[in-house]
Amino acid sequence: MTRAANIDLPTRIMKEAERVVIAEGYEGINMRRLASKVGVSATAIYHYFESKEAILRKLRIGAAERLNDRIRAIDASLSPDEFLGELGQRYLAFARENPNLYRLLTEAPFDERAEAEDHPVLYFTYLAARGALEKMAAQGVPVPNPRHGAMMGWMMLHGFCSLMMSGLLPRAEGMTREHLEELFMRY
Amino acid sequence: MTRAANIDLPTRIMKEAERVVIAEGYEGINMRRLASKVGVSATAIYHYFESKEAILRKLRIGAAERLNDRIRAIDASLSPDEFLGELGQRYLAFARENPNLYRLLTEAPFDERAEAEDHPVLYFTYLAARGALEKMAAQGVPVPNPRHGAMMGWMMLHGFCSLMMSGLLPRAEGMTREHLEELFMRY
DNA sequence: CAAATTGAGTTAACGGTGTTAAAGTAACGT
DNA sequence: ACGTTACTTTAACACCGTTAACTCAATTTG
Repeated sequence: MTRAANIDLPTRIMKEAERVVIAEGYEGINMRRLASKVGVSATAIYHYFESKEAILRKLRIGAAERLNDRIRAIDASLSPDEFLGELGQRYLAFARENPNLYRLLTEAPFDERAEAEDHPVLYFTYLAARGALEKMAAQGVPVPNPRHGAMMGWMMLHGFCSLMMSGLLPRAEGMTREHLEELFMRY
Repeated sequence: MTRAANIDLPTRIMKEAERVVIAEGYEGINMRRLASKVGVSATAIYHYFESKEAILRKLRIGAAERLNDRIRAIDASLSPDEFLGELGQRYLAFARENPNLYRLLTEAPFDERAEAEDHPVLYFTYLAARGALEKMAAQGVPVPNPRHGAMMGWMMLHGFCSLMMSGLLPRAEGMTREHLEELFMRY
């Protein structure tokens, strides 16, 4: 065999892995299945990726980038107040639209290496919120503590997403709107 | 073999399983290891438990009971305001002291059966918070919406715990106090 | 009291997992 | 033409959850 132009095997592997994660969650990826789907034997993958973890890690970074891009795309001319509203809405929208990517981002097994690489990526939301709150404080709006406010906002957002994802939040529909209002009107 | 007094094998299995979960997390439990630790062959476990999932399920229910007991033990004569403070503090304390039990409660793999059994158990915190907020509303304190308030409180608590557990919350020390104040002073 | 039944445990095995070692093969530079 | 190199394969290891078939002691039953 070894036709010729398998030049993009790693890309095809990542594409397929992403497809599976999005469709079934990160638990669904499996070296042999991944390989056969891509038309190659399982061990071939190890020429391009150190391990299954490495693939998940790369996928996770990609997912985080996707979320961060959405946040970065928020209109810069918005008031900090409006910015925070947009931020929350986009964060929730991402989690709702890509639950399995969000789960990958927050639940998937970590190794030590992952921590160092991934922290800043998910941390981005926090930093954006904190920036907006600091801007508000500078404008004279009474914000008790931008750092804590941003952390709490993030905690709420993530708490909501996480509980929703685990199915621990039976009927939280209709919450989103009011919750968002109350959430950010206080900071 | 079949000595004689292996009468409490299921108890010994659960005890060991709990020990492992507390020490290493639910990922650490494994039928063969569990069995050998208890001095029995792996298949013997299946005489008492349907599956590994069933063991985790039972463990999860026990952990939830433990958390709920702590919450139930809150002094009933406290004002709703103080009650909420205690509630938050106990919830966080439980998660901090037993991170692996908290993870078992919120992360561990669910099957359909688990959902029906476990929902109400973790839901308890929410219900307690909601009760307190309703009492406050009845006393004339302006509480916008007890249901949403309680949900947000729970979301924040869980968001904090979950982010902390995933290691996504690098330095949140010192947060707890102020966070708690701000968290409940607003409801 | 002997025979049948039951309960609690065993060993062997199946099908699946991530991963490694050794081998093979096609393409390329010399 | 040849050896090097990049890529891919087959075989295998060490696990995993789970099932089937069996053993053996204790208990019930006629």
